[in-house]
Amino acid sequence: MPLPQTEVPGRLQAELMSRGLRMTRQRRTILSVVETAKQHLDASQLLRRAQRIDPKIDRVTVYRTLGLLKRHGLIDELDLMHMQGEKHFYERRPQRDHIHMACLRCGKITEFESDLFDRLKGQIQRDCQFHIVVTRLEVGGYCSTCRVAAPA
Amino acid sequence: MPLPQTEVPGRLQAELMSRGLRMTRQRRTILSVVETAKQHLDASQLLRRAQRIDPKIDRVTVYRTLGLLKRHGLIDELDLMHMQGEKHFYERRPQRDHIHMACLRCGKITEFESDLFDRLKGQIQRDCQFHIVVTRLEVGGYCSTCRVAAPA
DNA sequence: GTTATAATTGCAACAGAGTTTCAACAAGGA
DNA sequence: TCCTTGTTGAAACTCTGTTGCAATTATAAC
Repeated sequence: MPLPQTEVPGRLQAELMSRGLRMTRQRRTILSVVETAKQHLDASQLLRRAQRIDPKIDRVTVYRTLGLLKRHGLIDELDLMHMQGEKHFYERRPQRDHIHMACLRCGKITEFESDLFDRLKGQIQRDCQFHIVVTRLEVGGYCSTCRVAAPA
Repeated sequence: MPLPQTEVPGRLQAELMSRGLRMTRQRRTILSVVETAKQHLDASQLLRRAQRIDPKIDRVTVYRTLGLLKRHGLIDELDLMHMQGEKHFYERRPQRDHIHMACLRCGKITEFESDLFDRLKGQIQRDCQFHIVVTRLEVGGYCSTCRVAAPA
C-alpha cells in the first residue's frame, strides 16, 4: 500500500463511516483522490489517479463510489458547459454553493460566491414552494483575459 | 412532403437564413419540430418527431443541426439534472433567461424567471469582468406537490 | 481470533449519446 | 441550367456510464 491512508481518515471517509457504510480499501483510495484534488476531475482522471495508488481499481468501482457520494450529497456533479465532450466533473460539496464560470476560449474555470445567489435560492424555495436539494449554476462566456483579445 | 413548411418560415428558420446559412429540407423539418415543441425534447425525441415528417432524416443530421443552432445561440442545451440518463434537452433561447427546477421525485420540470437572477448575472459580468454568453441554472429538489409526501 | 453473512468488487458484456469519415447529393448563385 | 460548395446519410467508431454475476472482503457476532 503506497500511501498509509488509515492515518488521516478525511472528512469524506468519516462522513461515510458515520452513515454506517463499509469502508473498503478501494473506497478509501477514491475518497482520498477526491479530497486531495486541486481541480475538477472527471471519472477517468479520477480512475487514473486512483490507479496510481492501487493499480487494480476498476472503472466500475469509481463510478459506483461517485454515485454513492452523490446520493449522500457529499459531492456535486458539474458539466462545466460541456466544453470537453460529455464528461462530468466532481467536487466536494462546499459549505456554500458557488457559481462556475467557464471561459469558452481558454477553458479556465472560475468559481464565484454571491449573496445574490443565496437570495435567489431563498426566493425559489419561497415563491415556488420548491424544496432545494442541489443547485448548479454554470456560466459560459469570456474571462477578463480573453475578452480583450477578440472572442469569436 | 406531409407538411407545407415553406408557408410560415418560423423565427429559427428566418434567423438562420438571415445569417446566410443554407436552408435544406432536413433543416426546415428539424427547426419546425424544435419550434413547435411544447416541452423539452432530447435528440432522440427530436429525431423521432422529425422522422414523422420526413422518414429519411438521420440522427447525424439532427445532431449537426442542434450543434448549428447552439453555435448560433438560437437554442439552449439543458441537462435537467441528469435525471433520465445522460440525455440533453433543448429549447429555443428565450428573451429572458429562466431557471429550471427539476423535481427529483415526480420529474416535473418547472421554469422560473427572476429579477434576482438577472441581477446576479449583472453582478457576475461586473465583479468578475466576465462576458456572459450563456447561462444555465438548474435546481434539483422537491416540488410543492411532492414535498408534502415524504421525499427521501 | 474465527466464522457467518451481506455488501462490495472486478470483469465482461452491454447500452446509449454523440462523432467522424467519406461518397453522394442538393442549395443557391452565376 | 450549370457549378461550386456546403450538407446529408450510412457505417463504423469513441466515450461515458451501466448491468449481471461469481469471487472477494468488511463488519459484526461469537
